[in-house]
This record gives sequence, structure tokens and C-alpha cells, in this order.
Amino acid sequence: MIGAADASRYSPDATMTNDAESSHPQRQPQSLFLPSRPMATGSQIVISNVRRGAVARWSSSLIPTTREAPKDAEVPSHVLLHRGGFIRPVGAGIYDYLPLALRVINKVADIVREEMNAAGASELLMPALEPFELFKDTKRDEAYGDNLFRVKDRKGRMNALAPTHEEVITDLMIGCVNSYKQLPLNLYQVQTKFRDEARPRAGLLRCREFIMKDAYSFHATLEGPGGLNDTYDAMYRAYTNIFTRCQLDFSAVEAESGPIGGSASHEFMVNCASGEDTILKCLKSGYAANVEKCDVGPRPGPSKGYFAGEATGTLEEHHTPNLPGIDDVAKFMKVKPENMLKTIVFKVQSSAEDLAKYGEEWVVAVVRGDHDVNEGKVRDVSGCKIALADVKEAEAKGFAIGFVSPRACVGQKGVLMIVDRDAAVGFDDAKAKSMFWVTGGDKKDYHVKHFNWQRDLGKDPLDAQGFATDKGFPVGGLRGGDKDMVVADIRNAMVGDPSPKLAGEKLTASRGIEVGHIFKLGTKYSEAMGLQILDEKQQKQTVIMGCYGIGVSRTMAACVEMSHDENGPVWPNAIAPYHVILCMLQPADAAQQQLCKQLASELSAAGVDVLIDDRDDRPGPKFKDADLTGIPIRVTLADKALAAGGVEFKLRRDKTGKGDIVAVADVVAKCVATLNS
RNA sequence: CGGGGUGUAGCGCAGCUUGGUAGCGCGUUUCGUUCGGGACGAAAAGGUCGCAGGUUCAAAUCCUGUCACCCCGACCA
Repeated sequence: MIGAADASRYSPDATMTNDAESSHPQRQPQSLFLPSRPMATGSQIVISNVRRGAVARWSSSLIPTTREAPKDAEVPSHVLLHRGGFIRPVGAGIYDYLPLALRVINKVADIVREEMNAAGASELLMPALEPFELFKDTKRDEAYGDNLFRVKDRKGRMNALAPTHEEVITDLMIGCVNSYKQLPLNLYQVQTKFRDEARPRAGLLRCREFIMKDAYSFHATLEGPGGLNDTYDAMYRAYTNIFTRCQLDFSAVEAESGPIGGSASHEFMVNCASGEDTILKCLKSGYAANVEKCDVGPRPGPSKGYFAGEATGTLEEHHTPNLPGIDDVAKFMKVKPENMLKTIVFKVQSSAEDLAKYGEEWVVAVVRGDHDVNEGKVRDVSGCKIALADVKEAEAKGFAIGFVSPRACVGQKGVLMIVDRDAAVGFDDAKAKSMFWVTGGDKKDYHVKHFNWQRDLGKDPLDAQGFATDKGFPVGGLRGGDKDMVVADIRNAMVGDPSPKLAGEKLTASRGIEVGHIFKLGTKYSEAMGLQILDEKQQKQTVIMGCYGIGVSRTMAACVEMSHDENGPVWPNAIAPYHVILCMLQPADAAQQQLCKQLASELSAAGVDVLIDDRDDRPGPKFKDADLTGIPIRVTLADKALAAGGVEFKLRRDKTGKGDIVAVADVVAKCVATLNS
């Protein structure tokens, strides 16, 4: 997608103007062949609005390709970006962006800017360094914890290296905006962010310092023109445009809003098998969500009712030492994980007030061994803020962490047990026979076999009436409720579950890398920090906010994960560092130099970015290096073909070693046509 | 934060068990021969062996401490 219509901020005269170069003995003398510096004609400044491509020479750039990558580089994007001379490590999770990488990043950022501007947002730039007090109001110093970089200045004051800018921009707005007439506003920046990740890994995919576009919107209303929903939808469209224009294969999925708070959120994920996040999709309805958020469609309950089923044998205790995981225990006990019950203990995070009123409270979640508990769903069903219980605390309460069974909850005060629908059964409908469970033995290093809900729980499980099959079930045994046990959907969705959007459809799974995330923040920050405006009735009103992020440097890495082969990245045209690499096999040959200049000039005039490989090296290494740059088109100038008036034209994505011989007169048109197709 | 591992030339590694002049491959420089998918020959430059203590006549090697980096997990806009 290039061409004259594609206005660009690259200054066309940024290359080939190094006067000192001609005196450098190692370099080819060269002339300026881009007469494009804005020139004064009379009193008028003429500025071209046609995009000219950049032209650069390998010999005067820094593109340090290597045959081998550092041994700690494991994922493809890390290995290939290093080998291709895009990045170099500086420290753990900190990288230099070398010229090629910066060109990719700038191309992504330019697309981001164009689409953000088109969607009505304005760019600004906030500092990376913030006084620590700003984080105190919103308590995010605690929420971020050790992930927040702290910097002490010479006066002993604490500062933060910003992981994100909600506080700074909200503070800014407090000083600038006080009327509904000034809203809505949507402000963004492209800036370096800092997070002291516990474990930086995978090269650019999880760094401690990275480049991000973050946008924040401010509204007087939720609905209607200028409301948050309006801007949120505009951002959704802008993001779709951005990643489409970057020519990435991506999915927009529903997501949990996470610790940043807020009510609705979508993630934009680059699809690739090596991604860290799992996405569940209903292919027919188009519904997609991340595992944490994904809903499960309606399912029939067990045919004989919850918990119903005959015991299959006497309760046997087995000694199971040194088996850390469910799978290990299952193997040892000779059962499948789906025949095991996993019992997870959460502690209710009570306010001091609630603690005085209700005492310590716990929520125990029971799911099948092959399922994962979804903390968000447990939170919603219990109606309480919860966190995974501290092992020592839980053990003091009588839970043998690692070996807990549902029986441990019976008769305990302030404990709500939530049993997942798939765990609350005693009869296997598929096999048409009663089933048994393996559960913890409620003491260290013991598990039991043949657990039966009705026989072995120590109480009638059918007390768990009024099954909480939906979110928002009133609090059970906690806070004065009359149930201490409920059945509900509390596990992560998984492959094969019914689609929540379309009856009869099943969910499929795929992997992705998160590159964008949009949130409806609501009033979390404006309320905490006191951002208010006067509305048309002269009433004070708390401003409604949204925020919208794109990992720019991560997008570059994700693109390589999505599109590469063993020889290097394969960039899409839209964000390739250059579009064409002109590979001179006899760089000392005067005729070849002349032709190279001519082609570069013509390509540049057509808006094509050109890298000239003018190094005096053998063909083999030059071709390997060309592949490592991932530049979409390689045009090779070599004596034999040239004698017949031809050059070689080869696409990076084509596997074959050799390209086609094209007449010199046609090659520029062919490049442009290929790039625009 | 828990478990595991690694620090020796720009990169990849050997040497350490059993202390005795610091090596190999790639890359780099020079010369020559090559020249369409990471060439060949000859010569050369380049390391206070992560750092600090200790043991010893002598430490890359043994001991103690420390720092850095990586992997798995926990965590995670």
C-alpha cells in the first residue's frame, strides 16, 4: 500500500546527503539524486506532497547481521531480529533498536498516528518520569507493586518510570478542563514505557522498556454523541484499520479488563501458534474471547441431577508423596485428570469494616482436574473480592493446601464452597454409569479414591439448592446468606464447549500475541483523583474515561512471529523497513553503480523505500543478509544478466533461490505493481 | 518470589573433575586465489577467564561471598 496518495512524514532528503562521504576512501563517491529538499522559489516555499521513498546504502548504515544468535534467544522473533541486525540486547528486557528496527517501528507508529488522528484523537507527549505521589491517589503504587520502576532523585524523592499514564493525564485534565463543553477529548502519545517485569522474556515480546501508543478519552456521558461508547467504538474501528493496514493477521477478542479497572474491553491479538495467550472462537458467529473472559453457552445439567450417582467402591486412602501436579497424581493413581476434583482455596479480601462484622471469610472452588478455575467467575458468583489464599493462613484454617477435598469445607464457618457444574456430578451420562472421584485426602501427601458426593461429603449436597448457574447469584454462606455450598459455572471455557452466541456451535482455540487493548475505564481514575466538570445543569459531574493501548515495539516482534522462515523475517509491504533491496554483485563496476543509482532514483520517485547493498562481498553472504532483512523485494544487479539487459527480481516470500530475469526498463514498474497489489 | 542453569575474545563454545605459560569455530584486519546462496590458503589483531575476598610457591580451575544473565513456574494492560 504505497504510492503518492500515501502521505508520509519521512523526510525524503534524509539520505544521501553526507558530504563527507565522498572523501571517505572506503566508500563509493555518490551524488545527490533526490532533488527534494524544499526549495525557495522567489518568496514561495514549495513543499512536495508526493511521498518519495527513502534510499539508504548498506555500507553507510548499521545492519550487523550475524550467523548465530545469542544462545538465550529462543523465540523466532528474538533470534531473527537479532540475526538480521534489528536489535541488540543492552540488559535484561532492554534493547537497542538499530536502524532497520526503528524504520519498522516508525512505520507502525505512522499508521497508528494516521488512524488515531482520523478518528479525532490528538497527539501529545507526557514525561516518562513521574512523581510517585501521583500513584498514591489511585493506589496503583500497590496495584502495580514491584512492576513499577521506582527512581529516587538527589533530594531523596521517589519517582516512578511510567508504566502507563492514566494518573498523569488525569492530573493534566484537572488543570485544563472544567466544562462539559470541552469534552469529549481523546489524547494519545507514542512513548517509551517501563515495567519492571518479574521475568522479562522472549526478546521484544516481554520487555522492561518498550514503545507503546497510549490514548485516553474523556467524556461527560456514556451514551450518545461524544459519549464514551461512541469513542470506544471509534477506537475499535481505528484499531481494526491499524492492524489491517499493517497487514497483520489478527483477531479482536473480548477480554477481562484486568487490574486497570473498567467495564468493557477488547484485545487485539496477532494470530500465531507461538502466542502466549489462548483465544476461543465461535467460527460461525464470529464471537471471540480470551480464556479468562470467554462465556460458555447453555449446557444441559446431568440427567440424574447434580451430585446424583451410586458410590463405586469404598473410600480408599493412598499415600502420594512428591507429586506436585494433578497430572502426576492422576498418573500415580491410574486415573484420568477428568476423574479428579481440584479444590482451590481463596480468601475473601475484606475491608476492615467487613472483617469486624463478618470475620474471616473463605471461598473454596471445586473444579474437575482437567479444568482451570476462573478467578473472575468465582469472584462474581461469591460476590466478594477474593485472592488465592496464602498457604500458611489456609493451613492454619485447616486446609491442607495441595491435598484439599470438598470435605474440608463442611461444618466450617465463613466458608462458601462453589462447585463447578462439571464437578458436581456422580453419574457419567456419556458412559451411562456411575462415576467416582479422586480428591485430596485433607492431609499432606494423601489422596483418596472413590469419593462420592452424596456418601462422602459428610452432609447432603442437595442442600446446595438454587444453583447459581449465572453470574450475580446472591452471596451464599457468606455475609448472612443461608447457603454454604452452591453449584455454578466457575471454570475457564475450553475447546469443544458450546458457543455462547450460537446454539449447536462449538468453541475452537487458537493462540495469539496481544498487541492492542481498549478499555472502558469509567470513573475509576477521575473519581480517585477528582476530575470533575460542570454539566449543562451546572451540576458537578465526574468525568467518564476510556483508554486505548497499542504495543508498537511488540507489534514488530509479533509480526515476525507471524511471518518468517528459517532465513529471516518476511515483512508485509506496509511495515517493511525498506520495500526493495538493490543487491549489487559487482559494486565496483561503474556501469552497475550507474544503473543502481538510476533504479533507486526511479523507485524513490514512485514512493518506494530502497536499501542498496553496495558492499564488496561474495554473493552468498549478500543473499543470506538480504533474506535476514526480510525486505519484500530483492532486485539483483549482476554482470551476466546485465549484459543481456536484465536484472533479477525476487520476492522474499518465494522459497526458490533464484528469481526472474526482468528487463531493466520494466523492473521499476514491476516493483511498484507488486507493492501495490 | 520458588526451582534449575550459565558467566572464558564481538558471537557460539572447550578447558575446571585431577591447580602449573588461555584454546577452538565463526566474525574482524592484511595479502593472494576465488566470485549466484554464509569460499580457500597464508599471516595478524583481539581475553587482568563476571566481581571481591580466601587457600596455595602457583587459581579460569579449589573455598566463601557477591553481581549479572537465562530457562521453567508463580505473576502479568
